[in-house]
Amino acid sequence: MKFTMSTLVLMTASGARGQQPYHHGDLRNALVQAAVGLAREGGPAAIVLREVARRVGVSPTAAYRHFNALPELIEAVADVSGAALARSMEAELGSCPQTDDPRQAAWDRMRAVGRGYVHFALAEPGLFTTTASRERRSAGGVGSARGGGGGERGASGLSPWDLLEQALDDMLSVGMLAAEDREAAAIAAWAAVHGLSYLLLDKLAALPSAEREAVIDATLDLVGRGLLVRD
Amino acid sequence: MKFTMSTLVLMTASGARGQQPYHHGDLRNALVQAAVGLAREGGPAAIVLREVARRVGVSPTAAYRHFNALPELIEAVADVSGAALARSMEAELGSCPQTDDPRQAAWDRMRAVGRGYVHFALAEPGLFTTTASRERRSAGGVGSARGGGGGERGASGLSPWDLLEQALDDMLSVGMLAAEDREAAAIAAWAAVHGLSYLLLDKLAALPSAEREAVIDATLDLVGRGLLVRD
DNA sequence: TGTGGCAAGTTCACGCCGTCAACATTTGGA
DNA sequence: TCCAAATGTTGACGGCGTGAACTTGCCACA
Repeated sequence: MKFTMSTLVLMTASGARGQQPYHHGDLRNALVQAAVGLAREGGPAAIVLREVARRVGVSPTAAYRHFNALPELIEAVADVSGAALARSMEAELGSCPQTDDPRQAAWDRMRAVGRGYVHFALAEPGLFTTTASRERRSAGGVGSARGGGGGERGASGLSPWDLLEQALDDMLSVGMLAAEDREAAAIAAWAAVHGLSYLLLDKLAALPSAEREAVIDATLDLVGRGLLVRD
Repeated sequence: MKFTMSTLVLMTASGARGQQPYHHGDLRNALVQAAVGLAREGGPAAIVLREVARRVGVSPTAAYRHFNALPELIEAVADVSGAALARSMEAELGSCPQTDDPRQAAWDRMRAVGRGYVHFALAEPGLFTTTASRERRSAGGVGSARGGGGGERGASGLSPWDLLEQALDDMLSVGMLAAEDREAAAIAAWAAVHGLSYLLLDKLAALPSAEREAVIDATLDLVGRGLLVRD
């Protein structure tokens, strides 16, 4: 799974540009795009307002017509990144092996969600850490987490968290997951993929990519096994 | 589990102070202490060199006699924080319920390690995020992760990662964990507690602490169940 | 017992950052 | 047509990390 720049541009860039001076026409999106570029290279800390303005060819303070302050711009980048994460999960869901066994299908989808999450983290660490750092900035507990920020939805209109819950619902409906475990399972599954992403990005960064896939599969298996209804 | 400032001071502060001018006597530790204070309040990003110097009562550039640059000071704070994390895990291990059943004991110790990790993250989010961000800065794969940075060991001389591996060894030796799952189990367990910590800190920050404990226990149970040897 | 060198402080300066206030330019609607 | 709002610019401020050059005090050695 690779995320080309065009993939990201698709969702925000629009509107034809005229000449150059004064009225840009679509400055807000241009700023977000430039900021996304910086975030890809160095995570949220690399989003430097003056550099963003420089890349767009505009004065630094022009950004203040569209964002109250830098964190707001970073937030916008986090939304874009969250949406890209959701699309990564959706993509992996789309390439799920076909099967007639509904239990196997539910299991496959669960793993696909996890793989999409981890793969995005590995493919776009800068964007991943930007979305991941998003929650720490804004308040709002489970509720806001459920719905997603608003801009972080994938093509299906679902946030990463929604996609996870949907996969759990699948498992629930085919009797693989105990109803009383649903809540804890959502948290455990999210924690596992999120933590695994950080582990692979940080402590296991040197791992060859073949081994990496094995680690991902093994971890998803182990954790998934814990979620299954007790026999 | 609470971590008082004195707990943290214990390990770095030392050496009596003379008068004030020019030769401080123990400036390096004083700087680290002040930086720890800032990190506690606002995480690694809150460690501002000039403010650290201000708090110690020294000129900003004095720090450069002891650290090549700011990241090196942050690294030192991360070491202190990692050691505090290890001590939190050790403390929880120490208050493990006594039992004659070795399997139950291994299980309890495994859960204690996880609780110590998560509880530290909740009690000291600033220090936790400082250690957690540590690995992303320095290179070095699994090897360095195994050993720990050097300064991030607890009272027992073990790093957080060491403590986790030790708990897994306990489970292995009483036949609760399949030998071929050891590697994956370590990763899965770490990922789970790390991810859970972030979830509780970020998305579930609003959760009442009573519910929080329930979530922690439920998650550790679910994940732990997945590690167990198949019957 | 000097004394000289070196470690550990200081001051000053530079360029970068985010942000504010005041000003300039475009544009769209009465 | 014209004016008000929206959008961009300039200039300035304080704060940041850091480098260079200077100063102070301690200790090892003659």
